[in-house]
Amino acid sequence: MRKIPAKLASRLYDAAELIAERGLDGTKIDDIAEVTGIPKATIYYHLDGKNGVLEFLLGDILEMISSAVGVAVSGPEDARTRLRAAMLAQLGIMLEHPYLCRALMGDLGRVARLPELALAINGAFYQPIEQLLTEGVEDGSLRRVEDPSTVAVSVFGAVTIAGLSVAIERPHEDPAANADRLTAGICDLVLDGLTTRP
Amino acid sequence: MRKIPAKLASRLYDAAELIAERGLDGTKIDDIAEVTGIPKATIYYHLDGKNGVLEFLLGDILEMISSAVGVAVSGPEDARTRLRAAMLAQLGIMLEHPYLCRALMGDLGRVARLPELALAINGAFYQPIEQLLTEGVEDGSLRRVEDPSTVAVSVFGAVTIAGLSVAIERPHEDPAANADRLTAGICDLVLDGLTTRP
Amino acid sequence: MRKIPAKLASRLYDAAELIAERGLDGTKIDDIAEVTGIPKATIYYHLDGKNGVLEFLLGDILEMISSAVGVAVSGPEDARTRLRAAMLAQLGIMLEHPYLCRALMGDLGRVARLPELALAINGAFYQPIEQLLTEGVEDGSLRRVEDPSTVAVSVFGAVTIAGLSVAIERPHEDPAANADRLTAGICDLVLDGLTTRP
Amino acid sequence: MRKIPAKLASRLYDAAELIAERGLDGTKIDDIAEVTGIPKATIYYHLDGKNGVLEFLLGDILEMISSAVGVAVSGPEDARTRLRAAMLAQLGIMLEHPYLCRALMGDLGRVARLPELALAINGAFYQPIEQLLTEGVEDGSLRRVEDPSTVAVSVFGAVTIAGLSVAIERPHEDPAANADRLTAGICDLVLDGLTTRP
DNA sequence: CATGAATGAGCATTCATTCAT
DNA sequence: CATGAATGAATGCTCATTCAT
Repeated sequence: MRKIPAKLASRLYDAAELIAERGLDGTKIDDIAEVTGIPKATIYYHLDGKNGVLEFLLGDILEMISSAVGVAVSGPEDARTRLRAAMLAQLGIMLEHPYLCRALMGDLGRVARLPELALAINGAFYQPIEQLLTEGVEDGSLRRVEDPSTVAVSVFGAVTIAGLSVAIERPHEDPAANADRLTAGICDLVLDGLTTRP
Repeated sequence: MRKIPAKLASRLYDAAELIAERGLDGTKIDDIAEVTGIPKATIYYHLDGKNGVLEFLLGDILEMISSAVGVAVSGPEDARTRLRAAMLAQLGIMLEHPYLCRALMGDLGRVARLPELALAINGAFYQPIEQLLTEGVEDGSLRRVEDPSTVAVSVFGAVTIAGLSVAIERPHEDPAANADRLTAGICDLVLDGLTTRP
Repeated sequence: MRKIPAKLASRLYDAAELIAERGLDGTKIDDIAEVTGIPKATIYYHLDGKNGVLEFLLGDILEMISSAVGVAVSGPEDARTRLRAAMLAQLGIMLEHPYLCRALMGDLGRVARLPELALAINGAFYQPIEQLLTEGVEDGSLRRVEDPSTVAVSVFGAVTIAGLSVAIERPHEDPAANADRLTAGICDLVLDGLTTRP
Repeated sequence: MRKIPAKLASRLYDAAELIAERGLDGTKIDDIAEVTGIPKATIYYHLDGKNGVLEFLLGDILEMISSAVGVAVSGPEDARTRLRAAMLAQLGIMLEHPYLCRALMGDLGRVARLPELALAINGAFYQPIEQLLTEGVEDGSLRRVEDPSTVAVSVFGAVTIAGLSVAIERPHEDPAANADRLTAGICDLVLDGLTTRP
């Protein structure tokens, strides 16, 4: 599997919508060849079969998220501020690539079965949050919780599902604005909780 | 598609682990026939093909969740208390049926393509939460938020992904205990938020 | 295979149209059960499977033709007159039962593979003609031909295909009138030939 | 459905006997693959399934007949002579390809359901005869009949069934000789009629 | 007698993948 | 490098038939 020519790569993105809509198993290589205009055999020449296409597409978006979140996480601000920035980064990328995002989530099962991807997801989504929770306690910007790992998973779930839900329902709406809105809503929940206060 | 005989229905559950592990597309009808002991043709006699099996299984668990959550939601307590009860109920069922639960999530994309199931999921998971948020504001047990629907989705995501994560990683551990632990952790987050308080 | 109850037999005729339209292989027992209103298993109880249905239906019409033609053939008139009567008889029955007739011809291949039916067809259609040709030469009403068996087959073909063609194209038109018309046309050909005469 | 490579086309003919013997429904694609030596998937690559095989084979023979008859019909002789030539041409091709011919007739019902084939049959067999009848009246070589279309169908039936009958009973006998013999017999009937003459 | 329920055996079709050019 | 042509391997589904009631 050599390095993919840029032109081919860009065309490949056209397949994301297909995969998002039908799942990878529901998408034939012929379909991918048709929507991308790349001959079937050429896809095989450059990529490692159908899974290769998925891996390429998802690897790509995971890297994007991972690096955007990475930047947000490693800023100079307090952890609480960086947590918000990380959420915004993740949601921003998700909503910029709604179909990739749906493809990723829609085939969650398969993704879980590809160890490399599973690790990448973990690294891109989950770990930064967990890390920030810890750092927040240290720098005093976030309170200490009883069961940090459950809380981290929950935050991860809150962000991811909220993003996915918008990616499914309004794939074409202004990604940045939606990311802002979602981030605000989620922070409202995650930072302040729902309990009424005096 | 007639009413499924109880014996057959119970056998069908044995297919859930298979589907959870391999995805529906990765599971051959023959495999299902083999693990359940039901002849292939008999499956076809009672259910509408492979999708039918998934629909049956998921319809079943969704109903369980839906009704358990329904009970929790319609209790006499204040909304905040009932929100906790609802989460506990959902997590309880999820962890009692970890494989069904994984099958549900692993084929999320396909599930989204089955309109009936999509509605059922909505009704079972999401709506009760949304409703409680509203009621909580009314009875004063939960605070008013800026963007209730985003918050509702986030809460839903927090609960679901947390549950799923345990269902995947420790499918055989004491479901009730885990549900309790998760509920506590999530409530810690969702009710009180992460911000440090004076 | 016991004697078929009259009610069932009559219902069975409703299947002829189906078989005519789709061929026997294209017709499922379930289809037959549906159009006739007879439960599948009941059909099996009375008849010997799918072939049994065909055999019953075709056996029936062949007997009708055979006996009608038989009567015509054994009249007191000269062979030429009886030849015309035989054709009229065959065409009359064919057009009265256009769907059976099409079923018979449409599955000609299968019919040829069922020895009993092949014999019956021979007896019902072909032999009487051959016999009349011989008798006509004897009683002087028909001329002697070089190759009687080819002529007999041709006459048989002329009558059968002409009848079939009307059965296909106008299954619902007045059978008796059409039989008359066809007989006239065919006799015009078969008795007088196409050559111009002084 | 692309243009079929010559080699493959020629191999495909080996399937005709099979189909003639068992009918199309009684012939498995695997059987066809086996006798022709063409891998199943390759058949599907070039043809449209089982029906495609039949359509290809019959389309082929129909074209042969159609063109042979076409040549005969458009000769310079009088219509009566050309009618005989046309019959000879049709019978010649039929007897040269007895299995294709039987396949055609044995699945008459199915053929009637393939509109393209039905048209081709009409064009190859029936129309030329009808046309010659008209021309014969014009050039004085054939007499005028009361009901020309019935006569045309009958002539068509006489030729076709006579040819079919020989194709079934003696598939391997000298085709040309048989065609001659049949043509003579049929002309004896069709041109001169059976009536005794002074 | 009649039939709803169940199933064994069969098969057309699909599709990812390869490879000669 | 790129690809049209070819195919091996796999599998979902159908349907005639049986049988317990």
